[in-house]
Amino acid sequence: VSQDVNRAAPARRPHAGRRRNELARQAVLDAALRLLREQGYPGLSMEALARAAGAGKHTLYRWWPSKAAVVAEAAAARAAAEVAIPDTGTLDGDLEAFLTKTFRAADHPEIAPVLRTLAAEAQRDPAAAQTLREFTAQRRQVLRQLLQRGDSRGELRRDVDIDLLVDAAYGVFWYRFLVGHRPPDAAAARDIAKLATTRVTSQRDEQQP
Amino acid sequence: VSQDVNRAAPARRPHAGRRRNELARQAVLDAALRLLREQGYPGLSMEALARAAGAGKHTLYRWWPSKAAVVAEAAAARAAAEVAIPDTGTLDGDLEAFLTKTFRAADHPEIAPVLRTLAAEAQRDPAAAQTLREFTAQRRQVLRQLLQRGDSRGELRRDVDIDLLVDAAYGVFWYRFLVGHRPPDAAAARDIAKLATTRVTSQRDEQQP
Amino acid sequence: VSQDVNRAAPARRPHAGRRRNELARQAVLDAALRLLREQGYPGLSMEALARAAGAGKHTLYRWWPSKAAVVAEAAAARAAAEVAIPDTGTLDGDLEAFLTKTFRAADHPEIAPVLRTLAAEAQRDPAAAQTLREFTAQRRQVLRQLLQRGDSRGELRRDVDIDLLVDAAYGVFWYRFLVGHRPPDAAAARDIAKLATTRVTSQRDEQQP
Amino acid sequence: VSQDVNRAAPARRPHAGRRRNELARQAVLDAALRLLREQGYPGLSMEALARAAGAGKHTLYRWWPSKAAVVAEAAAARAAAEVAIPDTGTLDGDLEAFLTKTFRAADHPEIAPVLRTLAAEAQRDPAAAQTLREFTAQRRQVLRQLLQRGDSRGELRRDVDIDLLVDAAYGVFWYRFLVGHRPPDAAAARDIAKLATTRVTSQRDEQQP
DNA sequence: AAGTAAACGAGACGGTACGTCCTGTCTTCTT
DNA sequence: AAGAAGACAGGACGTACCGTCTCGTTTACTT
Repeated sequence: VSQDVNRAAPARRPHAGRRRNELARQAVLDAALRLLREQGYPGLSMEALARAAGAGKHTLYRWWPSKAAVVAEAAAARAAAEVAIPDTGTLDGDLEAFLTKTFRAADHPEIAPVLRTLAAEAQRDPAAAQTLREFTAQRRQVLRQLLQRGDSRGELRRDVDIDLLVDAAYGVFWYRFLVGHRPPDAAAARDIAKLATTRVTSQRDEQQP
Repeated sequence: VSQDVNRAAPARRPHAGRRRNELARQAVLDAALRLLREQGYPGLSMEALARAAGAGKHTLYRWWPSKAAVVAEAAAARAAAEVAIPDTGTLDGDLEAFLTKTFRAADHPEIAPVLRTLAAEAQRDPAAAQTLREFTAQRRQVLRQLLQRGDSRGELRRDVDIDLLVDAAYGVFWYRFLVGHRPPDAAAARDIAKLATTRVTSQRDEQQP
Repeated sequence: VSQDVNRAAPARRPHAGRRRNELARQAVLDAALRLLREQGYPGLSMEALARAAGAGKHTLYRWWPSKAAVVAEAAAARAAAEVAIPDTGTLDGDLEAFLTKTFRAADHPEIAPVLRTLAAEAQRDPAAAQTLREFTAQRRQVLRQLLQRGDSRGELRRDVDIDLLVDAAYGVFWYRFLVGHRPPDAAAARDIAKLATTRVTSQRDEQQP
Repeated sequence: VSQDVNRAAPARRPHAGRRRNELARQAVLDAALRLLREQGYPGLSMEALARAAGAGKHTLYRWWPSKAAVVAEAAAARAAAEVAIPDTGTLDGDLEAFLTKTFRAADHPEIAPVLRTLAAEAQRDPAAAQTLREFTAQRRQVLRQLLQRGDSRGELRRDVDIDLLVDAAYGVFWYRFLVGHRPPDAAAARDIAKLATTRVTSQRDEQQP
C-alpha cells in the first residue's frame, strides 16, 4: 500500500560496481528526510528507509552505524550553511538577526523533525549523542565568534562569560523547541539579544531608581 | 437482559468490579525507575516492565497509555517536591540556591535517566509531549514566583521579561543536560543568577572602566 | 479453625444463601448457542460468553469447568430427544429412517457448530472428551436397540457384530461431517441401511455368478 | 511504475535475495512433531514452536499460514508413504492387511497427536480444513484402488458403492480414534473387511439356518 | 425483623499467545 | 566489490483470552 508509494524507482539508478555509489547515498539521505517530513519519527525505520530509498539494508548498515547517523548526515548539509554570520554594525543587531534566522531555519518542515529526531536519539544512542555534540558545537562556535566580535567592540555585558551566553541563547531555543510550551520566535531573539548586550537605554533604566 | 437495566441507571452503581490495586501501581512505577537506572532507556520496554514489576501487560496498558506515561508518573512524585523555594534574602542568592539545587537534583542517578527519557519520548509521542509540558510548566511556575518576589523588591533586571529569564535558566539546564557538552553545574547556576539580577557591585564594575 | 468446625458439620444446614439463578443458566446456554451460530468457534470465548450472557465470568466458572462443558450442556437438551426410534416394519426401513433423521438433525445450523466444537474440543480437553463419549454413547445405544430388534427378526447380516455396524453408521456420519468431502445425506443413509441388512435381492445377485 | 514492469516480466530476475533455508524448515517441522508428542496440543503454540525450533516467529508466518499448516506438512511426509498397498491375492486379505497397517500406523505416538490436532483444527480453521480434506482424499484414493482391484475380480459386495465402503472403513477408524470409546484395532479391520466382501464361507453361513 | 451466606454483575489481576513489525546479520544473485 | 533483494533469529509491540481474585449488591433461608 504505502510501500508502493514510498518505493522509489531503483531500476533507473544503476549500481556502479566497485566504488561507493553516490546516487545510492543520496537516495538514502533524501528518503530519510522525506520519511521524517511525511510520517515523522515512527515512520523512520531502517526497513522503511531501505524500502523508500530502493536500497538494500546491507548498504545502509555498511555506510551508517545507526539510524541516527543517517539523520545526522542528512541534516548536516542542509542545516550547516543555512545561517551565515550577519553584520549589522552593532552586536545587538547582529545577535537579533542571527538568532531570528536560526529560529526561522529550525522551523522549516524539512529541518524541525530532523533536529527533533537527533535530539531524541542522542538520549539513547552514544553515536547520535556524539553527532549532536558535534553539530551543536559548530553552531555554538559561530555564535561565539559573533559575540567575541561584539565584545572586542565593548558591546557585551561584562559580568557573564561568553560560553554561558551562547548556552543561554541556544538553550532558550532548544528548550522551547523540544518542550513546545512557547515557540522560539523573533520576540525571543530580540529579548535574548537585549539580555546579552550592554544597551545604553537599559543601563539608564537601571540607574534611575 | 439485566445488563440493559444496569446500563440504563449507571449512576446508582459508582463502581462494580474489583478496584485498582495500589500495590500493582507502585510495583510498576518502582520497576520503571529501577530499569531506567540499571539498564537505561533501551532496557525499558513494556514487556520488560511487566516482567520486572510482576505485572500483566494488560495492567500496564489499562492504566497508562504509553511507556512515557509510566515514566512521567514515576518521575512526577519524585522530582516535584525535590526542590523547595529558598529564601536567602536576596534574589541573587535565592536564584543561585534554587538553580544549584535543581541542577544537583537532576544529576541524581534516579532522576537523570527519567528526565532524559521523558524529553526523548516527547519528541515522538504526543502524550509524552503533553506530560513533559505539564511537568516543565510546574517547574517554571516555581521559578517565576521566585523571580517575581525579587522583582517586587527591585532586584530584577528590568529590560527582560520574566518568562524569558525562566526559559533562559531552564534552557541552559536542559541544553547542557541533553547535549552534554558541558554539565549544568554550580558555576552555571551562579552565572545565570548574575545574568538575571541588577547587582550593585557588577553595575559599578560596568561603569568604572 | 472455626472454619474447620463449620465444615465438619455442614449437614445441619442444608442450604443457606441464595440458590442458583436459573435465568442466568439459561442466558449462558442461549448465548453459547447464539455465539456459535453467529460467529463460529473462534467467537466463543469465556470472555465473550460472559459478555453476551450478561453474566460474570465467575458465574461461568462456578457452574461449568470448561468452555466445552457449556457447549456440551447446551447441546444436550437440544440434540438428545431430537431423533426418536422409528418403526416402519422392516429393519431396512427403520435404519434408513433413523439415519436420515439423524443426518438431517445434525445439519441444522443450531446443531452443526455445536457438534463440531464438541468434537474438536474433545481432542484437547479430557472433560470435553468425556462429554463427547457420553453423548455419542447415548446415540449408539439407540441405534443398537434398533439393530437388535431387527436382528431378533432375522433381518441383520450375520457376519458382522452389531457394535461394528453401529460404529460404521455413525462413523460414516462423523467422518463426512468433520472432513467435509461429502455430505452425510439421505443417499448415504440408504446405502448404510443396505450394508447392514440381509436383503433377498442382493443375496440372489451374489449367488448368480 | 517500474514495479509493474518488473511484475510483467518476472522471468528476467529468477530470484534476488537469499533462498529459503531448508534446515530452518526441517527444524520447525521436527519441533512441531516433538512438541505434539511430548506436550500434546496445548503445548503447540506458534510462540513455543519458534522457541523450540530456534526460529523467528516471522519465519514461521512467512512459510506457513497457520499452526495447522505446520502440523499438516509435518504429518504429510511421515504418514503418507507409511501404508503401502498390500497384495495377498484376495480382496478380503488385502483389505484386512491394509486396514490393520493403517490402524497401527495411526496408533504411533508420533502420528496420533498429529491426526488429532489436524482434525480438531480443521473444525475452526478453513486452511486446516482444506489440508485435512486433501490428506484424507489421498488416503481414500489408495483404499479405493484396492477395492476396485477386488471388484474387477468379483470379490466385492455388489449392493453398495465403493465410495461408501471407503467412507465406512475410514469412518469407523476416525470415529473410534476421535471419540475413543473403542480402539480401531485389528479386530475392527477384520470385521470391516468382512463387511465389504462377498465371502463364500459367510454366504454359506447365511443360507444354512 | 435481623442476621447470614451464597450467588450474582462487574472487572482488575498475573499470565500467555497472538500476528505484525523492526533490528542487525547473513546469503544469493546481478551489475 | 558494491548493491538490491530478501531470508533469518530475536524480540517488542498492543490486543485478546485465560482462570483467579476481590468488590459491593441482591436474594433467600435461618433464627
